[in-house]
Amino acid sequence: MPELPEVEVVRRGLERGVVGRTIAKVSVLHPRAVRRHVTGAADFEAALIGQTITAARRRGKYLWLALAAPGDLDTPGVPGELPAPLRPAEDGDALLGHLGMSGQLLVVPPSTPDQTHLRIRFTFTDGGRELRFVDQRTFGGMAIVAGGASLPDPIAHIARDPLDPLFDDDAFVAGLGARRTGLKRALLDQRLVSGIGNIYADEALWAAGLHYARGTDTLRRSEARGLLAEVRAVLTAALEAGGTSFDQLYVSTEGVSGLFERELAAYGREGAPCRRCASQIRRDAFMNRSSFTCPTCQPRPRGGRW
DNA sequence: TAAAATACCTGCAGGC
DNA sequence: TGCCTGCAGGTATTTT
Repeated sequence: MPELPEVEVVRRGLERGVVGRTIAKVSVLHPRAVRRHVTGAADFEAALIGQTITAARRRGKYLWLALAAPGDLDTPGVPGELPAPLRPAEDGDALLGHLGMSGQLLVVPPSTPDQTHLRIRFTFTDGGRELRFVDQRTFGGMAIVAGGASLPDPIAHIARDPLDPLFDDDAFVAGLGARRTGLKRALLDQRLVSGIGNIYADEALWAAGLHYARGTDTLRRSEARGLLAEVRAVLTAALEAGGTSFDQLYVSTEGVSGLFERELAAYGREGAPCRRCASQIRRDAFMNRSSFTCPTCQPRPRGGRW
């Protein structure tokens, strides 16, 4: 399940693999993959031809490739060479993508056999490696939107993530305290803090010794700051490990799995001993998904509302 | 207005 | 072997 560390690994792969290249052809093989592109698959395919990718950016779990149309680069490149510097003359369009639960963005040689769930294929004018969007469960998708150099309009509501240098710790603590909900619901709300999904929410709450149903309005400021520190720690460690490939649905642009699954302390460890106190990790159904906690380290709040 | 519930979607595991 | 059910869960939409 791609969360912040996995998406950042993919972004870095795109930076290496497709930035500076010009799109020659796009093939949409499953219309659902471009359902958020309001003018349809045919327009999606046509609009990208000739566009040069100038940057690979990320906000939370969203990725986008900044685009420059022919003539938009302030220093047009020599044919056959990369345009340099890659600086569009104005804020151009963006190819916005979300991996959903099972999406993969692969940069592979054209001779690579089609993946079973290949949804979109991008080929480039240099004839080199293709970009492929592969997605088993089709929760992910791509669209062409405005705002490539800044922040695409459709994701203006997504908050910064805790690894963003401009993330505002004080605003997060204040925002958490102002809510009337449970801790995990708040951590999963991308308008408050982005990049956290089910796995890293459970890991951070375990590390902080807090139960997912604890009311956000009962948290002391020091506890909120401690939780934020644990969120940062787990995201950083996961990023260094190349992400978590819990069910093999997440891989990098080179098709490599992450290694953080080995380091998980709570998520997916039902019945296993807690790494702190040896109590058995328990699994609860919560928000139509699973939550994993240590019953000793993370006691359920009395009279918990969430 | 905020919070909670629901829909979307496919592959897989397990039970019968 | 084949069918059915439950589960995985991020986001947008709908309901409360």
